[in-house]
This record gives sequence, structure tokens and C-alpha cells, in this order.
Amino acid sequence: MGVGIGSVAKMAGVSVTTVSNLLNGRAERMSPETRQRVMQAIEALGYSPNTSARQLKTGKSETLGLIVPSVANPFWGLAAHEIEKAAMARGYNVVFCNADRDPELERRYAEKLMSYGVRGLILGSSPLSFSHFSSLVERGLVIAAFDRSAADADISLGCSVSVDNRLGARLAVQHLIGLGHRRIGAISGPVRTASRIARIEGYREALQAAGLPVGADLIWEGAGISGFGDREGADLGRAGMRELLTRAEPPTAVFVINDLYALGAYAGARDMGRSVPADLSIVGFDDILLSEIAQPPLTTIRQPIAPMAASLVDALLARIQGGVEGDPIHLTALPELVVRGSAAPINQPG
Amino acid sequence: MGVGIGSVAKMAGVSVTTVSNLLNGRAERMSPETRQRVMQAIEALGYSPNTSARQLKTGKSETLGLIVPSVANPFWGLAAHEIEKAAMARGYNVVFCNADRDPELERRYAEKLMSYGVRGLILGSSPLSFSHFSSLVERGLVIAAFDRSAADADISLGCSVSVDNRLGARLAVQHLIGLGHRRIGAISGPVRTASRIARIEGYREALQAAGLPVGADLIWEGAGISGFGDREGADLGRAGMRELLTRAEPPTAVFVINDLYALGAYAGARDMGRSVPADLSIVGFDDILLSEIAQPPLTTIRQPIAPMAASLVDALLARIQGGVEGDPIHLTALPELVVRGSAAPINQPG
DNA sequence: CTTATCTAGTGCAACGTTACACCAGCCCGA
DNA sequence: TCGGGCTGGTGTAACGTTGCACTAGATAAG
Repeated sequence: MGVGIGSVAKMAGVSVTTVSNLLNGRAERMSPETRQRVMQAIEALGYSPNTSARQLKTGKSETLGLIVPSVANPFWGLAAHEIEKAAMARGYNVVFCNADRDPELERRYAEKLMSYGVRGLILGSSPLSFSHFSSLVERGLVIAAFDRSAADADISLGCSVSVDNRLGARLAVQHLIGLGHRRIGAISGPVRTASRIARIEGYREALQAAGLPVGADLIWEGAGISGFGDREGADLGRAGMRELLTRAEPPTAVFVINDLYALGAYAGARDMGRSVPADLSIVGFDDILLSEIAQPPLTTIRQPIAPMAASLVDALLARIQGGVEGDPIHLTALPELVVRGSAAPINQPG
Repeated sequence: MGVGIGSVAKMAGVSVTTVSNLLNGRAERMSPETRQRVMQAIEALGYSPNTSARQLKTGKSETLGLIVPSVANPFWGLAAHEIEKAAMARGYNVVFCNADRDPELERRYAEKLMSYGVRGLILGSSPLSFSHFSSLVERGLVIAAFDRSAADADISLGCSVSVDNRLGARLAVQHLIGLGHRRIGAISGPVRTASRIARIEGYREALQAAGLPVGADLIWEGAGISGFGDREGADLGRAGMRELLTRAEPPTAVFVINDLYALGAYAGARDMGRSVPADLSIVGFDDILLSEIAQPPLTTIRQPIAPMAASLVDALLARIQGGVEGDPIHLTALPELVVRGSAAPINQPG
């Protein structure tokens, strides 16, 4: 049954130590002929090392954990894929978990991952607090956040990367202002994460800096809506846009918290008989795959996901491998405005 | 450092066996007071079992592997999430891998997974052949395919589930025929998987059954296009539609192999000045999240992903747990036509 | 000739867990 | 009083791997 290091050793006529030495990059400790024999035995038996045993012995693991709200969300799907690529390139595997932003589920997953020997955990869509991880952090888990900005870091956060969400939102809103819009709304949705809060702040800042109105009547936050999943992502954007357009003095342009919501907002605008961008300008955030082929192609803020993933994995690995030395590492990536067809100069009604 | 079963035992004043018994559902073998003491010790020490050690000892693992082309593709992202839910509900974890349909990468991942103790592997988007897995199957790996039909099963396939792809395609094409279309094209793309082949067969069958023309000039297969990734999914649909519409006698309706391509085909149609559905009807396949909010909402064939995922996980677990008894289990799910706005009665030009 | 150094290995305890094989008391019926 | 069956445990050998601590034999230096 078990073809292990032992069977290989027997077949090659050497000790298990020698096989182990070959397997662990100490090939110079044996003659070329021995090396050859061992390698042939490995090949012949189809031997592959038992990771559990290795992990048990060394206490190290070449595996990183990743918790995202849901991989069914195109943005997190792409982020997950890029994180996996970056980890693989450094010899690490990643195990994905979909936790639907449920703190209790996140904690259970993290615990499970630790029991698998995982020491590094990447969190997508950071909750406001990491307190549910604190006991795990005490036990040696290093947490890396994918979308959290440096400023509001938590004690137990090992490292983080995010696009400058405030700046991104400002860019989006400034674009709208440049197009002549004066009543600019925002659709945010009921989930309060670090990144969403920063985006809304950026939105407010840009408006204030331009001396434009910024009131609750311009923002839809979907208060009271629960049972949020990703199926509902676009639907919430749709609902939000519909509600915003039925208010007393509706905006002529709206900044939508992310592209999935923005695509939903397209549908909401259509539902209300508005044409984008003729009657209503929209700008999103993220630049997901589908934004380019949407009709009209979505003007949005691009996050450089691949470099962000690579940097975060580097930082996390440095912390895991080099011990817990020094302060948390925080990285900020620059957002980029991608002008496409969903925002147009204001259509002066009078 | 290592808080293991041993420290718990010491703290509770019992033997390691007793702790192990409690941990493995043999709680009735000890007095309530002992149980209480052990549980308090577990709590106090923050003990969590070491999965590597457990796996090493038992040879079993509560982990399933899943290889998909890319989780950045909305369809596979959703499928992955549903598979994870189904597995979790049965006490299993799943490790996701994105292999970009590269057989060599698939094999490497599968090997890695086996070294982690994984005995059950779910494959999304089945390649035509499973030969690259044969040596792993000999070593005890059970393979389950998510989108492969019963008919064309490979020796090394343990179980499978798929929607009836032929029927789904027939439904789609019959819908178009019912709308009065007579020149019905198809966009398939360059990747040849079991499911795509079946869909194209269904398309041909429906056309033949209705006595309609079915020729190479109606089908775009993207021959010669390489470097396929998911970024290109929608782009290929766009390119395909453009090419189809520049041919001598373009179709008035087209069946697109999946929704991602179909959304790209929308863009391709716009590029060529055609309006959907007024000038051109489109029907897709899969019913991804975004299809409903696209403009026009996409008429498509829905796959019941959640039940499919649950059935496949059940079948796979039965095979892993119950030994390799009997023939492969194959399940077929029924596709459903979802009529939305992208297919309309033919616009008679004369 | 002795001692040091190098080459090419070997032996073994440990990592945390499980489960088989035990066993000390106690109670009950005969 | 003995035997049998409970109850509530305990002792320990593995599982496959690693890496420290060794060493036999050859060669080199003094």
C-alpha cells in the first residue's frame, strides 16, 4: 500500500536518510551513482512525498489560506486567481474559502486552516475588526488583508495591501464633476467594509472640495437590507439606483461602489426609463472583466490586482519566513481612472 | 509551543487516549466529570487538533480537491462556491486549483493534492481525455467530473454529473426556430471540451430535425486562436460574432456556447451595427449571474448548478468511503430554457 | 606513524494522533 | 465464593518524514 521513503530506500539499497537527503536538496552528500539509483527507484515506484508527515515533522507548511466573501463574485474570483498565481510562483499553494463575510464562518475556516498547518492567511474584503481572529494570531497565525488601507490597521494585522480607495473615489467623482455634473449620487450597499467606507469618504471629499452638495439624499446605503450574498450584488445596485431615481431631486450622475453594483445600476436606470449615459452618468470601481463589454462600456476605477496580489504574497511570506520582526507592512497601490462610455457631459435640461 | 493532545491530557489529569476518545466521538467511554474536565482543558489551552498528524495516522482526509479552468470565470466561480457548500455540509473541505485547462498543470496539481492526502478530485470543464491522471488513479485517486456526460466516460472516471448539454442546445435552437429564424449560427470557440462538443451536436441535431441548413459557414469555432484564458472568454465571443456577421450570408440568430461568450457576442453585434434582439437574436448557455442584468437580459439555458454540485459530491463521497465498488456513477441534470430579452421573432426584411 | 579532514553515507528519536489491546474495580447472579 | 460483564479508563506501537549525531574508510598533512 504505502509507497513511502522506506520502499524507495529498500529498492535503491540505501538508508531512508539518504533518500530524505536527496529529497531535501542535500544531493551533494552522495555519489552520483547513488543519486541515480535513488532517483530511478522514485520514478519506478511512482513515489510522491507525504505532505502530512513532512508537515508534522517540520512544523512548516507550504500552504497559504485565502478567505474571500465568495469566489462567485467576479472581482474576488479574479483576485483569488491572481493570489494563487503569485503564491505558486513562490512555491506555495493556496486553499480558498468562501465565507460570505460571516465572521463566525471566517473564524471557523481560519481555525481549520491552522489545523492544516497554515501560518499565513489572506483576507479578502476585510471586516472592520479582526478581533475574531485574535486568539489565532496569538497562536502564531499571520494575517494579511487584501483590500485594507494602511491607515486603519488593526493590531493583529500582519501586512496589507490595497488600492488607495479614497483617491480612487475622488478620481471617479472628479471625472464626473469635470463633465459638468453637480448633483452626484453614490450607491454603496449595506455591507460596511474598510474599503467601502474609504470610497465613500473619497466621494464626499471630492464633492466638498468642489463646493458641491453632499447629503444623505444623494447616497443610497441600502440600510436595513440583509441576507446579502453575491447573487444579490448586482441586484442591490439595481435596487439602489431605482430608489435613488425616485427621490425628490435625483442625481444626474452616480458613483457606484463597485462594478458589479454598477452593472446592476444600469438595469435599475433602465427600469426607471433613464438611458446611460445620455440621461445619467455612472462610474464604477474595480474594472472587472465584464465592464469592458457592458453596454455602454463602463467608466471605472481600475485596481492593479496582479501586482497587488504579488506584493501582498511577498510581504506575507517575508513575515512568515523571517519571524515576526518589525512593524506591520502596509502597501498602497494606485488606482487608475478608465474612461469608457458610461459617463458623459451633463445633459442640460434647461 | 506545541499545544497538543498531550498538554490537554496533562492539564485534565487523564491519559492521551481519553482525550483522543473524546475528540473522536467516543465520549460515552468516560464519566461526565472527566469529560467536563477535558473539555475545560481544551478550552483553556485553545487546543485545536493537528490535521497533519491525524491524517498521517488514519490515512484518511476530509479534504476534496477541485480543479477548474479559472475561478475568475463567473460560471466556474459559482460552481466552485456551490461545490464547497455541498462538501462543507458533509464535513469536507475543498481545495481549489485554477489550472487554465493545461493538462500538465492539472497533473501537477493533482499530484500535489494526493500528497496532501486528498483521495477525491473534482474536475470542472473536463478535457477530452483523462490519461494524464491514469497513474494517480492507479494510486487510489477517485476522479469526479463536473460537466461531462455519461455517454463518453473514460475508464478512470469515478463519477460524473452534467446537464444534458445536447438537450440544452436543442432547447435553445428550437426556441430560435420557433421564433421564425431559419439561418441560425453558432459560436463555439477554440477550446474542445466534452460539454462544448455535446452542445454543438445538439445545435446540429435541432437544425437537422427542422430541415434547416447546418453548414460550416454558420459556425465559428475560433480555429487557430490560441492563448486562451478567461480574460479572453468574452473577447472571443465578440470576435466570433464579428466574423460571423461579415460572412456572405450571415445568420439572423446565433446560439452561443456559453453566457460569457454571449455577453461578448453582444459587444460584437454592436460593433457591427446590429441591435439585439431587433436585428439579431442570441441565446446563451449557463445562466450566469450577469445574464439577467445584461441589456437586453440574456435568453439562455440554465444549469441547476447547486443540485448538480450536491449530487456529485454525494456520489464522490460514496465512492471514496464505500470503496471502489461497482461501475462509475453518472448523473444527468435537466437544462431549462430561460426566456428573457435577447431572442425575438425574426425581423422579415422582405 | 599519527592525527585531522573529507566523503558518503547510516541510525534513531521525535512530530501529534489514533486505536488496538489491555486492566482495575465494582456489581450481579448462582 | 467464583466467574462474567460492565464502567472508566490507561499504555503504546505505529503512521512517513526529517535532521541531528554519528561513523567507516580514504586521503592528506605534519
